[in-house]
Parts: sequence; structure tokens; C-alpha cells
Amino acid sequence: MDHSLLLSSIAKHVTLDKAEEEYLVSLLHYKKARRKQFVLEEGDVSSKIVFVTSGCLRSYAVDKNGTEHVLQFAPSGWWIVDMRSYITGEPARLNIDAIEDTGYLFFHKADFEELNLKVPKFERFNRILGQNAIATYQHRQIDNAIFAAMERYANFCQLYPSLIKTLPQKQVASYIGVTPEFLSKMLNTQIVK
Amino acid sequence: MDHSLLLSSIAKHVTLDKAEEEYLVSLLHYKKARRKQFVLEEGDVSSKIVFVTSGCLRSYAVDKNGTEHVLQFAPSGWWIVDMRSYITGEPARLNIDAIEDTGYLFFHKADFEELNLKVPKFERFNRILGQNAIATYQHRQIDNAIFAAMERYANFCQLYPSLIKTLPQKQVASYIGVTPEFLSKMLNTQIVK
DNA sequence: TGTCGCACTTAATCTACATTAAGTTTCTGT
DNA sequence: ACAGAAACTTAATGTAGATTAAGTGCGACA
Repeated sequence: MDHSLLLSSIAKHVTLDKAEEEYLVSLLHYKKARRKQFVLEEGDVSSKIVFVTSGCLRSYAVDKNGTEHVLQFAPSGWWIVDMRSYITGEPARLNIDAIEDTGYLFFHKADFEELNLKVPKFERFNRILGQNAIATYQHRQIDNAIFAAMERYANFCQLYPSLIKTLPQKQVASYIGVTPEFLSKMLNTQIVK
Repeated sequence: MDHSLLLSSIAKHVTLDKAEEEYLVSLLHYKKARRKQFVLEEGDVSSKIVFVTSGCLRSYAVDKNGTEHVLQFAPSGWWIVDMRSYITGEPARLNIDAIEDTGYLFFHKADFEELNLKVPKFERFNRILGQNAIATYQHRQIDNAIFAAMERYANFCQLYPSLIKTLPQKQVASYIGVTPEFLSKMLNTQIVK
């Protein structure tokens, strides 16, 4: 289990001392998920906070026809959780699974909360992380509200230049909110890029 | 200027002592906005964090045809900000204006940051507030992805039972992501509620 | 106290994107 | 190395919701 990515991501915002780092690391768990394996299934409680170290996870919701709608990709360095379920203990509405073989670190809820109480700098980090997440959600919401499918695709390419190369097209379609058929047509009809 | 709503909303999550409360209050400013007045205009920098005490604000983005898309309503007790602009100092993509005459408290960015550094309990409050906001954004995103317009309307009625009575229908239409014409037709065609 | 603007309605027409279906290609597991 | 399953494509048809346009009712301000 390699914590360096997590620690360096924390170090961008706060400076933990040796003891704090060791304490943090002592609460950390590591797991692997093979391609297509679930990290969280809709209906279960999201009782972990997950940080991806290798590979890629995705979160998605399923509509009444069974169609999947991707909300987020989490390549290495990203956090992922069903936040409502985490906070309230209600069953999750999101599924989280692995797009490719993935390694991830996680905190159990009780440990994460304790860490916030005992290490104020960690709480600061999480306050800042929360603000950044809000900024990201607001922008996604604006983009979805004011842009047509083609522009959302262009946005996606800019936002995830690395993912666009490795991700199956149908995952991208699901993220930008169109069917794979429509995305295919769009890309082969219009002169793009 | 009345801080009681803000203080009681903080008190739900952390217990500030007298000195901390006084310090917080000393950094607080109060303003009124008349109906239709801007609190933030697209292109300006969102350098305040706003907490509504009376009336109602809204945030919205404008598409290339000039159509407004409401992202959030902020009745009393709610916070509102263009978070990316607040964090980075970039120009805001959101407009924030008053739906009716509104009173609001706000922190300047420098004061808000200082308060977080000096009062760890305030930072805890903001960490929790951030988590709650993320939960809300995730749910809105799921709803938009998997529900049709009529279901989004029903959701809205459940989520904002007070607003649905006072808000002009066109604002509701803009929030749920349809035209006023289509919402009107939907409500008068289908047997609702 | 009237009128001007704005919220709301109705209805015809239009369009971005969905659905269905069938065929081709490219992975993936054994 | 091969079989089956995915991913991708193409194209015909379908539909939720947009656009345009015209008209009604009401609340605010001169």
C-alpha cells in the first residue's frame, strides 16, 4: 500500500507533521478492485471515503429503463463517495465500480471523523477539498444547463484529456448525457476538434 | 443587522464560545437587495460568501440565446456563492440576484479565510457544510440525469414546499430545466399532485 | 384609474436527441 | 487461438421538450 499520492495531495494544502502523518496512515486501508467490480452498490450504505491511487473508478445512477448515467470518473488522485449516504447512513443512490483494475485507499467513516476532530489541519484540508468539489459541481451544472451535446463533448475533452483516449466511447456518452449512438453520429457527421 | 439565524445555524453543528461568536460577528456585514437587484454579476469576481436572512436570492447562468437557467434558490438560512470565482478570483459565470426584497449577511474572502484559521470550530462547521452541499449537488445531478421533467417538478415541490407557493412559475420552469410554456402545458394536461 | 408590462396559457410547428434494429469490428477471457 | 461478448457504426423512425406566435388576466406604478 502506497500512500505517497494521498500524502502529496494533502501537502498541497496543509503541512502535517510526522506524528500526524503516521496517525493518518494508521487509519488508512488499501484495496484493489478488478475491472467491473463494485466498490459501492446502490442500496448499500456508503460508509467509506475512497481515494483512487491507480486505475479508474466511476460513479453512476440507473434510470427506470436500466440505462446508466455516469456522474463522475475518478482516475488516480481523485476522491469518490455517495455523500448523502455517507452523511446520513441512508442507502446509496449511486453505484461505484471499476472501469479498469484499480487500487484505492479509504477511511472508514468513524476513522475519518476522528481524524478531522484530532487533526485540525486535516479538517482544513477537507474544508478546502469540499470547496473545490462545490466549484466543480457548480461548473458541471452550468455546463449541462447552457451547452448542447457537442459543446459538452468538447468540454469533456478539455477537462479529461487523458481519459478521452482510454475510455470507451459509451462511457463518455453516458457522462455527457447522450446515447452512444448519438455520440457516434455526432463525431462522424461533424468536423470535430 | 440580526445574526441570530446565522448563529443558530452554526450552533446546530458546533458550539462557539462567547469570544468566538463576537469575533465572528465583528467580521460580518449586512446588506439589503431590492427585488431584481444584483448581488453578483457574471464577469465580476465573487469575493463574498453570502448568507440570506430574509427574502430570497437566486443564482443563474445565461446561455448563448440569452435564456436564463436557475441553478439555486437561496431563501433565508441558505448560503450562496460562485465557488470557482471565490476560490480562484476568476470572473464569475453565475449571476446572483434578488427575487424579492432580501436581507443578507456576508463575509469578505480575507475575513472568511482568517476566521477559518483562527476558529477551528468554524472551520469544522464549514467542512460539514461543504459535505452537505456536495450531497445536495450529487442528488440534483442524479435527479437531472435519471428523471423526466414531470418527476423533476414533483421533486421540486417536495424539496421547496414553501417556495413553490410564492415563486413565479417561470422561475420554477427555469430551475427544473424546461421552458415556461412546457411547464404550463405539463401542469394543465396531466393530472398532477 | 387607466395602462403598461409581465406572468401565464394555448396551440401549431420544429428539432435535438432517443429508440430500435442490424451489421461490423475489436476486445477479453479461457 | 478462438468464441462470445462487448464496443462502435449506420440508418430509419419516434418523441420530449423547444420555438414561435397570439391572446388573456392581473398587479404595479404614473
